[in-house]
Amino acid sequence: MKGRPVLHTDKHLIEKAQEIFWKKGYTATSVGDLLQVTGAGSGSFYNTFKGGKKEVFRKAILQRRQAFEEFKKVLDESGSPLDLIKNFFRSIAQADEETHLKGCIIANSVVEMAHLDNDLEMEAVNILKEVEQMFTEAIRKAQDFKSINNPTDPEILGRYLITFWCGLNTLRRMYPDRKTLLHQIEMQLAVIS
Amino acid sequence: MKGRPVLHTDKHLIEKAQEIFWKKGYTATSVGDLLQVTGAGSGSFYNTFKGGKKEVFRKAILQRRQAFEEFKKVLDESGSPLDLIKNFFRSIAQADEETHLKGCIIANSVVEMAHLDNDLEMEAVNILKEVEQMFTEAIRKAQDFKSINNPTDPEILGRYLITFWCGLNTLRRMYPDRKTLLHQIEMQLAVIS
DNA sequence: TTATTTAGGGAATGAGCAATACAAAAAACA
DNA sequence: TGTTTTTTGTATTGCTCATTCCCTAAATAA
Repeated sequence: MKGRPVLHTDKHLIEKAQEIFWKKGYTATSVGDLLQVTGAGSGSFYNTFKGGKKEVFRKAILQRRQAFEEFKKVLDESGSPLDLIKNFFRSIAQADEETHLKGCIIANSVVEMAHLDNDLEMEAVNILKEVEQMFTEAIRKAQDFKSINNPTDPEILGRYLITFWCGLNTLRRMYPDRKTLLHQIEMQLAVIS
Repeated sequence: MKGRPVLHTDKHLIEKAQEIFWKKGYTATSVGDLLQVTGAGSGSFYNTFKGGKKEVFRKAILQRRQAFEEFKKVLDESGSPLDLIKNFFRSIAQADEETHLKGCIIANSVVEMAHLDNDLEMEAVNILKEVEQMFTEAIRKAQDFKSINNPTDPEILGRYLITFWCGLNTLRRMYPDRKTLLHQIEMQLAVIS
């Protein structure tokens, strides 16, 4: 193949972009920030992403969706997916303060994009709905295997869990404290057992 | 008193500012937006608010805090404050789509300010903690009067409610739909009865 | 009436922004 | 070696932003 070889790959750019978008959000992240953190010049940047900042953001959250898909695969092969989900929630309590402040990039995006960009909001909302569906399936399975006693419709409980996830996204900023969070997580998980 | 009389009062400016901050968030709202919506020129604006955009935002969310304080007063005079709180949650389901998209300006601010402005984040977090405390007190009262059976520590249940409030802030954007929301709200409220 | 004081409106400023233009660099090909 | 193709880095564009400056308007006090 002819031409100067690519120095900054899409994947590398998106990964670095994701980090800073996660930390600062969409609006507060400037293209200058992206160039600085990736080391690319604006030539390479716009050559790689014709859609500019918005395209990178979309790809950054789609990469996060990919990470979720892989978690889901592990779940599908597990005998008790709900236990993995519960442990995932518990693991949130162990994060450091910086991570608590960052929160969930998807949940953050739903809030930020509400009146900024309808397309990107839908993108984020759909990812949350996929996560919700994963919760719902895991709960249905647990009910079938009688490993939980709560007889409530799994759709309601799945929606309960995604609501908790989004609420936790703010709670961990209010109380970036291991003990408080773990206590609260256990209480909320106890509802579906 | 000497001098030209005030045309644009603080209160009027803050009220109008609150509306647009609520809709668009801090970063996405420009001072130009504020001038346009208030009808004031930049001269009056900076004459009234030496601290510029940031000062207006602080005052806008403090005005929201005031509205909350008044709700709390009604609660304090009520025999069953928890019922009022529950009905407040239920009333959220009745809002129109535009209102769902706006969500709670305080919860939104906690997310936006996390890596943007520490002072303003603390301001918002503190308001959420006050709301949480109101929840806690109402639950304690309900337990004392034996109007609910759940024996869990009221602090945990108060924190459960504020977590739900923040989660609902995103859920209503995912499902800006009366039936879905009401269903979910009832399920979550049933936990503390 | 005139001086004084305060607010208002809008132009001007300077910084930062997203995006483009363009020429040099680095590879493949003939 | 010289041509073609693609990426890269930088300079530049045109725009928007928050804020300041300054002159005018509108009131009171002397």
